[in-house]
Amino acid sequence: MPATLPRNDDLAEQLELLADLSEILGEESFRVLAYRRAAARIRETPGPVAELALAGKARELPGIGRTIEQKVVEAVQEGEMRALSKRRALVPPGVVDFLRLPGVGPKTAARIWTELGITTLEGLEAAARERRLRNLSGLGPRSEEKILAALAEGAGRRAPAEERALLGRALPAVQRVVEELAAHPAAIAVSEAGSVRRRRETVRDLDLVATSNEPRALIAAFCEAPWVAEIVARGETKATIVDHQGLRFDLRVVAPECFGNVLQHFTGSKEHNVALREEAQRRGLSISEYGVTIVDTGEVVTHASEEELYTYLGYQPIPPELRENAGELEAARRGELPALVELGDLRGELHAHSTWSADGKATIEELARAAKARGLSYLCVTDHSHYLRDGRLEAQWEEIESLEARLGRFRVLRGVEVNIRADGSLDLGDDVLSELDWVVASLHSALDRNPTERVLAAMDNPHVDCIGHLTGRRLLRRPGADIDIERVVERAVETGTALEINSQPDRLDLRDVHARLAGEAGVRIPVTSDAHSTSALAYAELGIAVARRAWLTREQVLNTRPWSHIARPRRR
DNA sequence: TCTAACGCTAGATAACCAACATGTTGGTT
Repeated sequence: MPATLPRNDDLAEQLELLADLSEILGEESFRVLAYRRAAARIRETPGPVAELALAGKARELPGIGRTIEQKVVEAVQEGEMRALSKRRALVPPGVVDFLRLPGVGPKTAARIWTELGITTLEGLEAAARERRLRNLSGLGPRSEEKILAALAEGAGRRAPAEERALLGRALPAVQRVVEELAAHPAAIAVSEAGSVRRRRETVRDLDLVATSNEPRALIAAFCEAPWVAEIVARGETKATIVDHQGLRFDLRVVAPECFGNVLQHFTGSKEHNVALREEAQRRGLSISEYGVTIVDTGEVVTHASEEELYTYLGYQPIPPELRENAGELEAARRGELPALVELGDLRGELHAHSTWSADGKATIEELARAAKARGLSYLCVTDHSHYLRDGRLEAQWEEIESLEARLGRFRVLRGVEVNIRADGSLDLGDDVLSELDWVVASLHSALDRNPTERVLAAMDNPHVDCIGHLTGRRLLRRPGADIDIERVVERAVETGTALEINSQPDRLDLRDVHARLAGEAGVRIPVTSDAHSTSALAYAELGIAVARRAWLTREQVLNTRPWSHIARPRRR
């Protein structure tokens, strides 16, 4: 058996390839569906599925049964699932790449291979150039052109990198557009929808749903707004535009009586909707974006709001952030949804950088006043440790002390963000750490060198209060350290160490599924901005979104408490 | 292939548009 277990994304890739090959071979579509669902489930599981499978526990995950669990075990023991090896031997390797070309699905890919004998992208390109593809019924000149254009852009060789935007960039843009459309006289109600409404960490298209008695006027206002750079599509009731930032907006205008149905449909997620509809099917109801059909009678019931729709179906209204088919439907059925934490619940900031850090843009006083203006009652200054050597830490404490008198009822706390070195040691000594109110320890470099062990070592230091941005990922740029989240959570509980949700738009680290795991285990979780300027304190909204996606309540988020309930006795 | 129901079997989300070509593909949640 190999020393290292395959990662969840390796397993998911094998299942996805198995699904593609099975589809090309014309196997049962539901088996293909099952492979794809299992792949998605494995990708979203925080702990190592390979380990679960070895223990016979992978089948406890929804969508994974005896057979797929066995395939995972094979992947562990033999490197590859047997079903996959078998099908790979049947289909030339290049044929799978055809699926990523526009206009080519499994049936067409199979026919290109079996009827034209083409098995590589190069061969396909030559055939398209020589106008031989059009000999295949179902393909014509347009298809040849599109395939050539896609090949010229390098499609097929790798899945095209989706153009995604950070939530931190998309959210303010969407909120602005919603506000603008809502103010239009033709608008009755306007709402964000889609993944941005669910507060996914990155988003692609930005969905909007509106009701109006004059759809045309609202569509016109949308398409002719000054911030629109390009109108991609414009119809009677829907339109797609791209703004000057390159963000793509979809607007749908519908009648008020079915606003709830449409909004629910377009908020998704797809997985949530599938599960919702499957369950409804069992009870004789058919759900679509147009309403709920009672199958026996054919009667269609519509809902003006999502609350009415969920209530009609027998659920508590489900907050958009939870709609990922991750247990929310079952909980809502039982009436056991958590009361999710809100931005207004935050009482203090536990991770912020001032001009004492080279990259900080605001003084401690500016940060403190901005935090106070946001309704907070304390701010912990956590500048980087390496800027605070040689007596500068003591100098900073003097500044904090002189400041407190001027700020009135607001506390500024002495903190630091220490670096966890490659060998797991911290870059400040215990003598200094023991003097501080709050110590954040973070990985900043050598993310591939034993990251889990280093984090565990940092947590074992009694002076460390919190681990900063656990994996060190930068969204859309680098994946972050491969941290064993379950071991870290376990140690965090044992040692009482907090794990922050860092709200920087490109971090959001802990990520949602990790934060949920930590929350369930009882870890103390602060939502922090990691601000380097006064305006960046507002990033807390993004961290709260992650916390909500992690099912966290106010009680589970540490800095919803006053400082007196957080502070640990210090040996001063 | 999974799940729920009950030992083998049924059902698997829904509905639209659009393109290219006359059904398949792709895109949307």
